[in-house]
Amino acid sequence: MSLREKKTAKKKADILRSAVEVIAEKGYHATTMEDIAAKLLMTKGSVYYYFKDKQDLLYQSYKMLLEQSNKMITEIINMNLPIKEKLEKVMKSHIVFIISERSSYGLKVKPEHYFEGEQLEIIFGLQENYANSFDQLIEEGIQAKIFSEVDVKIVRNLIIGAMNWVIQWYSTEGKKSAEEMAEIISEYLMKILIRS
Amino acid sequence: MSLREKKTAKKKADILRSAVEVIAEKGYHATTMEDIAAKLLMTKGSVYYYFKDKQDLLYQSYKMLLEQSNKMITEIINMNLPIKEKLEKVMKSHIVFIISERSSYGLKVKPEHYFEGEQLEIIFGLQENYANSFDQLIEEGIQAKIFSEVDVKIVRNLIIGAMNWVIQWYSTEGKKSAEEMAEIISEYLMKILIRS
Amino acid sequence: MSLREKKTAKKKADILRSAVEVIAEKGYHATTMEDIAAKLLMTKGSVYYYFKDKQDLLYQSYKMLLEQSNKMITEIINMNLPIKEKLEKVMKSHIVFIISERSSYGLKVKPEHYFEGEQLEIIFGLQENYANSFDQLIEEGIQAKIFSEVDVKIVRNLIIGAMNWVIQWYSTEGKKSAEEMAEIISEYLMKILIRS
Amino acid sequence: MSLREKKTAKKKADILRSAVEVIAEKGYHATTMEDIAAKLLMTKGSVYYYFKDKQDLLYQSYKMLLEQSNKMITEIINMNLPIKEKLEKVMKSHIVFIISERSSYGLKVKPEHYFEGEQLEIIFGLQENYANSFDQLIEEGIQAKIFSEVDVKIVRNLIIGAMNWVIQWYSTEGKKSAEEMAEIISEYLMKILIRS
DNA sequence: CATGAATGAGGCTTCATTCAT
DNA sequence: TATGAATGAAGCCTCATTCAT
Repeated sequence: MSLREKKTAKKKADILRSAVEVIAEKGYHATTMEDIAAKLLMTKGSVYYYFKDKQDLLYQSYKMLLEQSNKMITEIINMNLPIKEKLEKVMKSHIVFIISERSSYGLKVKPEHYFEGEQLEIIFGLQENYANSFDQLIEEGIQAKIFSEVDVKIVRNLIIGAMNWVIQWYSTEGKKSAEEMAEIISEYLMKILIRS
Repeated sequence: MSLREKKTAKKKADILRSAVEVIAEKGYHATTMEDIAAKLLMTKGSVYYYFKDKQDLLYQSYKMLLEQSNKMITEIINMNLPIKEKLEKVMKSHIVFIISERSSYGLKVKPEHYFEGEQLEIIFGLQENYANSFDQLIEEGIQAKIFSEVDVKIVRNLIIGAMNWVIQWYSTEGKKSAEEMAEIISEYLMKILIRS
Repeated sequence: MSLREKKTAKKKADILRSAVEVIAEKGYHATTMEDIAAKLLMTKGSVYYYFKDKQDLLYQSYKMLLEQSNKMITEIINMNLPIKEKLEKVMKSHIVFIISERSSYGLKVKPEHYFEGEQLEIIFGLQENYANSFDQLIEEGIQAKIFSEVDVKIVRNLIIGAMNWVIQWYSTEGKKSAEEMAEIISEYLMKILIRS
Repeated sequence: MSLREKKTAKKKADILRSAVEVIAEKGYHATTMEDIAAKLLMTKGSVYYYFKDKQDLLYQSYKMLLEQSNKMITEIINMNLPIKEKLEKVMKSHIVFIISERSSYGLKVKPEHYFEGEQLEIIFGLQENYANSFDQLIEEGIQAKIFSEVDVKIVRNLIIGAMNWVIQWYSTEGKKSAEEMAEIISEYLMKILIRS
């Protein structure tokens, strides 16, 4: 990658990060290209040099978020840890990620409304991959007789829902840090799974 | 209330219900007045006969949802039932309500972004009331030594989050009815609270 | 005229008066049918029983004002008074009329923009009649060697302009009554005409 | 000021001038953004690039007119001329200005209906400044025993009213040029003041 | 590359007008 | 007669997008 390419890539990443933040805060439709550009002291026009259109920006932001989540969960799955600790680690990472990025917006949205064709397939694929990884961990725990025999998909959805909701109520001004909160939450959620 | 007044009230309620559905489906900003009106075979203009503006429509829809939720939870609280059953009943009602209204959108939104002044206070008040009622049930269970000694607010938020998320994944075309699903979910979520 | 017809006529007159007031205050386009009706505790719908449309209301109001002005000036012309006193009387009446009706709006407007065809001709006719009457008085004064030999049309326009403008600055809360103010103004304006 | 800034300033001025003309012709409410833009072969959208909204356009047009008037009257006041000639010059300039700009609409309007807050204060300030300058000239003439001892404010209002009214009746297609007409009018109006 | 400017489609809102009751 | 409701045209305004410089 040449210097120029690197610069371009960096700029693209900057814009994506800015977009993620603003869209997460205000929602896709309420966010204007102006908003995204202004945050980077750019003009609207410049953003169009790097991204085809607003929809493209949304797609790439969302994709980036999902890829990061998938990367994270894959790494943890491949660690050499007891299943319970693995799942806890995933939950904690998920929560900290949501809080730090102040988003998960991608996850709150019905992708069918925003994407179509190939884009939609890719997004679905990434979401499915994450869900499957999650399910895999739950199933592993069940087989190890550490988790009780729950309906995997339902429980996965409950846990993800509870976690994604955190952004609605967690305040960075409160007493607990994101890590502490993630610790507490994952412990509570684990109760749904642990055999009693 | 005269016949005419009743008709007007009904129409208003119809519009609110339509608005709730569409906004829940597409989000506030992506929803047009046209969408809301078309669903009722009305014209945009007519909607303005009943509601001041789009914002007013959002406010009244949201308020209606919250009031219904509060009514529901209050009724259950006043029933003569064991605490565990009360909380389960609340959860089941919450889930069935969300699925049937195809919304909870109100609940997924940061009210500060959409309301201000007196409206915001009223909305906050209603939300707080619901949260407090929920907390009250949890605390009662803790005192009765039936629930374990959790952080009430955090657990409440987790449970509500998990439930509100249902709309993201539950499909009315699946095998389970809303009631069955609510039954299963409340059982799982109860595990967070029950002493082991 | 039957009782019913009388009632109708009265109602029409009421509406016209209301319309005159509101339109004078806010201007034709800024005035809504609602405004006019509300002032009489009526509904918009009712107004349409008496007047074809908004334009008709404007036309008839304007016509009424002009007819009243013409009636007034004709009456004064036919009085047995010295010419100077006649013209003063006309000016005072004009001013008091404007202040009391809080209008003259008709007069501030270019009729070509609001009327066409027969309506426009009638309005022009009434305006012309008023102007001619005014001119007639001025000419009479000139012939009597009491007024100096001015360009009649120009002076008439200046005087009418100065008078119509009164509504812009006269405050009913000030010290002087409409009549006192009319007295003072007509004295000043007379100076344009009086031989020195 | 860079070239680009100059261009922008020019465009803004163009739009203001266009707005002044159309609003003077049809009135604020009857004027559409389309009208204003079309006159300059622009699209509505472009106008919004330069002005926040229609109200802003009105405010800035009106302000510009008043500022020009104030500049004019101040310059004349500072000239070294007999008081009578000064006042005549002011009147003639006022009239020519009104005719050439085809407006004075600003001056025919009650600012309270269109502006509020700071805008209203600024407009009132500019109007007051003009009125005060006018009064100052009249008072100077009175003290010099050249004008008779009139009520300054009333006479000022009469003169301004008579002048602003000119736009209602002066036709550019008539025999007299704007300058000639201004000459004649100022002579007539001066009679209100001159001692006899 | 970046930006100021321009555009046009689309959404919100108002309001004159109509009409069934 | 009177009115509550409904309608649709028209006007304001925003904003994604394009383009010349």
